[in-house]
Amino acid sequence: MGITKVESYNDQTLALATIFKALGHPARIAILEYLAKEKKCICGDIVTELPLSQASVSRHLQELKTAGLIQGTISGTSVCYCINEQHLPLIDQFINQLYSPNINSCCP
Amino acid sequence: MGITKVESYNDQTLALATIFKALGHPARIAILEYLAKEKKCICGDIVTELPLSQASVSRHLQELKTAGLIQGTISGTSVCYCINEQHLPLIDQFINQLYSPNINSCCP
DNA sequence: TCTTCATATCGTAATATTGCAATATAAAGG
DNA sequence: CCTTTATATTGCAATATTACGATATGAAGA
Repeated sequence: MGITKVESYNDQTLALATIFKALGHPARIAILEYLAKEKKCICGDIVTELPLSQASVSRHLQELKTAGLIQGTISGTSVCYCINEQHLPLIDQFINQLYSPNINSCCP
Repeated sequence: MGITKVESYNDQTLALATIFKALGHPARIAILEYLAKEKKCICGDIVTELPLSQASVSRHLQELKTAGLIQGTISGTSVCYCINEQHLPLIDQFINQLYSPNINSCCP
């Protein structure tokens, strides 16, 4: 259906899924990699870095912002974007919990 | 369109997006949380843990498997699932690269 | 062999996502 | 006020995802 039974999951699970969903597109990964690489706020030239139209890039930026992964600040005619680190520990914590010591008792 | 310009991105970016996309649904997060909580291979009772039909759970398990996040082994009548840690370092590395020391020079 | 149990796959309907062109908005400079 | 520049939003069309019922498969036991 493309519809998800959101009410059946707890808040933490939903929050993680929302963040990962926002990360689940190469254009958005590329945007974050670019922001990380530059190690500063990027005002403007994100569109030229990507093989997408300005409209599409704007949509991806909006999704990243909605997911809380980046923040944008208006700066004159342009907008400055940078990574929002706030939710990164949640991801770290989730991934680290997937490393289990006594796994593989039956899966080769 | 729902179609992605896959050929425009490098392999690492695409690999990350694929993994994150598989993580971008609460049912699949819940499955992984359950596998992690039990700290062992789960043979069978995953369906009863989730508010979804057996058919839907099977599909989600398949997606996690395709993304390389879990592995399944046939064990008599049932199938044993466990977490596949292989790609977790890639995620860790990506997330950690998002922490930047000298950010926020213009974003408050 | 027939039945049962566990899981996978298929078919379908509802909804979501992606991308672009066109358009809107909003600030800055003439 | 008009134009330019930068970004956002809207309105499609194409495609993808999600969910479920129905059905298939495949192993184990009666």
